[in-house]
This record gives sequence, C-alpha cells and structure tokens, in this order.
Amino acid sequence: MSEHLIKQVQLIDNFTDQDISLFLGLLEGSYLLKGEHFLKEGQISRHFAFIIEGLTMLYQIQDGVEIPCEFIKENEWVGYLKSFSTASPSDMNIKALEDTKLLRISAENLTKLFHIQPKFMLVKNYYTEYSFFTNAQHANDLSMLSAKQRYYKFIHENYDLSNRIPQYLIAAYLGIKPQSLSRLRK
Amino acid sequence: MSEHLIKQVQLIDNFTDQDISLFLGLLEGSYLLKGEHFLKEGQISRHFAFIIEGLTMLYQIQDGVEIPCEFIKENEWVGYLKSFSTASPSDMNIKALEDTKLLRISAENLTKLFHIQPKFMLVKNYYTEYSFFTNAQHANDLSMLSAKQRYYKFIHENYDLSNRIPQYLIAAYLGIKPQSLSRLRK
DNA sequence: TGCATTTATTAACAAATGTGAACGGAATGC
DNA sequence: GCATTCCGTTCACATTTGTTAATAAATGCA
Repeated sequence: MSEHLIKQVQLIDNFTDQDISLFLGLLEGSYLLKGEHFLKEGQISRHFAFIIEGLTMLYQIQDGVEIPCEFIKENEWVGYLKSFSTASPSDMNIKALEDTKLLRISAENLTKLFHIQPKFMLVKNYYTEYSFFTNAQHANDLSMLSAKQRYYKFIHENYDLSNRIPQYLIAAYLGIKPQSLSRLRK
Repeated sequence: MSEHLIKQVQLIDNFTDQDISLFLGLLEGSYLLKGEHFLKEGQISRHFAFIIEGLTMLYQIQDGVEIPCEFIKENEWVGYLKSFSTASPSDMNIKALEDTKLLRISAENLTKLFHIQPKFMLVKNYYTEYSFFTNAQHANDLSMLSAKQRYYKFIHENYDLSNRIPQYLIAAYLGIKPQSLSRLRK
C-alpha cells in the first residue's frame, strides 16, 4: 500500500529500513468521501497526506466560485504549505473530488521525525521545491499562453485527469469561464 | 554592510557568533553594473546573492520581450532556485536594473555551510518557502485581478520600486502591454 | 424509473485588452 | 551638442474573453 511512497522517499536519499519504519509508524490511514474537506478556509492546516488512491483539489473561492489551484492525485502529497508551515489560518480549501484513501502525518509527528532523523528534512525540502516549481509553471502558463493553448496543454499533460474532473473546474483552473471552454472545444 | 543580512538570519534561528563568522566567511563581495547579468538563460546557476544595494529582476524572454517575474532589491536574496537547486540550465535571466552591490555564496560553499552547521538549512528552507509564497501571491493576483487592480496593488505595495522601474517593465510584470498601462494611468 | 439538480452547450452582445502605427520627449552615446 | 535610440502616450480597429440567458444533456437520488 505504501510501496510508492517508500520508493519516492528512497529516491531523495538513502534511508535504512529502520528510518523507513520510523517514518511509516508516524503516518495514519485516513479517508475522504467525495466532496469531503481535508482543509477549509480559516482552519490551520495540521496535516500533510500522501494519497494512496483518489483525487483532491486545492482551491480558493472567489465570488462564490471555486477556483482550483492544483489537482492532487494518487501517489502525490496533498496539503497547503503556507498554512502548514506558518501555522496560520488557511486562505485555501482542499477537498476530495473522488473517494480518497490517504496516509497522513501531523505537524507534531513531522517535527518528531526531523528530530530523530534529520535527513527527512531533505524530503520535505524536496517536496517544497517540487511544489514551488510546479506552481510556478502553472502560473507561467496562465499568463503566457492563450486560453486555447492552456487547454490543449492541460489535456495533453493530464489526459487521465481530464476525464476525472468536471469541465467547469478545469475551466476555472485554466482561468476561463465554462462557456469559453465550451466555445474552445468546438 | 551585512548587518541587515545577519539580522535576517538571526530571526530564523539562534546562531552563535562563530556560526555567523563561518557564514560570512563563505560569502564574497560582487558587483553588477546596470544592465549586467547575474544569470543568463541556458546557464546553470551556481550562486545565490544577498543584495546590499541596488535592484535586479528575474525575467524570461517571450517573443523577444522581457517579462519580469520578480523584482529583487536591497536586503533581499536574488537567485533562481530552479536552476540552482537542480543544477539544470536556466530558463530565466537575472540582470541588474541599477548598479548593484552583492554578497554572493556559491553552491559548493552552501553545501559546506550545511555540512558544518546544519541549522543553516532552516535558513534556506525559510527562503524557499518565502519565495514560494510570494510567487504564488503574484500569480494569484495576475489571474484574479483586473489589469487596473493589479496596477494599483503594485503601486501601493511597491511605491519605491514604481519609481525605479521603467513602465514597460512594470506593464510586462503585470501581464499587460505598455499601451494598455498608459491607458489605465489616465 | 422518473424527477430534481447539476453540468455542458450555444448564441447575441458587451467589455477589456491587444495590435499596429504615429508622434513627441527623454535619455544615451559619440 | 547633436544625432540616435528608447520610452511613453494616443488613436483606430481587431480579437479574445466575459456576460446573460435559454436550453440540452448528464447525473444523482427517491
């Protein structure tokens, strides 16, 4: 169940079996039904989670409309770093778009982990940078590409996701209205 | 000359005078004349630098036009993390908009620093996250606000910069054409 | 199965921003 | 100091995307 996770961690640095057991021992299984929230605006994020199975989105609400910033699926880490790292109230939401199975770790357990085996800081740092670069790429696409180019790019790079996510969310993710996306698809 | 830098570092964690001397010893003074590059597209970034005095921009080139992603001024760190961390060729450029005085550290010296005093990893991680959050905010503004709102926000939050940066660069930073910015200013 | 709700599509019109071109003034370099 | 280049502004017109509204299709639920 956690082979993917272990594989990913091992790619960043060499960890002993003992390190890995320690890490796994600090994780707890968790579930989200479709539509359930992992984090709501105003809350302080106290967990990060590795998705075993399912799909979630990090999004904000503008004028009553949900604007996805990121879709996070199986074998990826979900969380909102800004709230988690600074222990400040979140200005984002995270909810499940499908029934989702998680392994989550609390902020306290993460601190404990770093204390016992500081090498895990490299893993967190890797994640932070990866997340940064990914976000920056999407932001860049939003400002440099036309709506049509953004849509094609999204479809080509996320063919699997494009069939799991409703179009009005894809539209919002791409920074356009659902009507405009419909127009583009013709 | 480096009091600001020391103050910033001390805010993140407590460092002994010895730690600080070690750190300062790994920095080297450097200068950029207005228009000179700190990093060019295609190069691998091997340095990060703290700006003592001056102004720089991180930018990309699209269809021959310079598009600033970030303006970095005195008492801030300048560099391009994606190229620096992954030692990959840069897809961005960094150049000075004013004559600029720097204290720079090489990737090798940074590694050395982390090895001798791992607590400095917290400083790097702090910078990475700060940079992430700042970038995300700008990206969000670009997609959620109108051109007029973006301009007003920029002017109000960066009044000093707005007089040090030519308008065509501010326009590009805000994702609009210089002509459109002119129109807005009326 | 059938009703209610949500999501997707279409069209006419409006608004914001881009495009290309022209001009004047400022800064720059010789 | 003069010529040149660069920068900011203005205008008319084109293009893209938003807005509003109506309807169709799909989905969820009783």
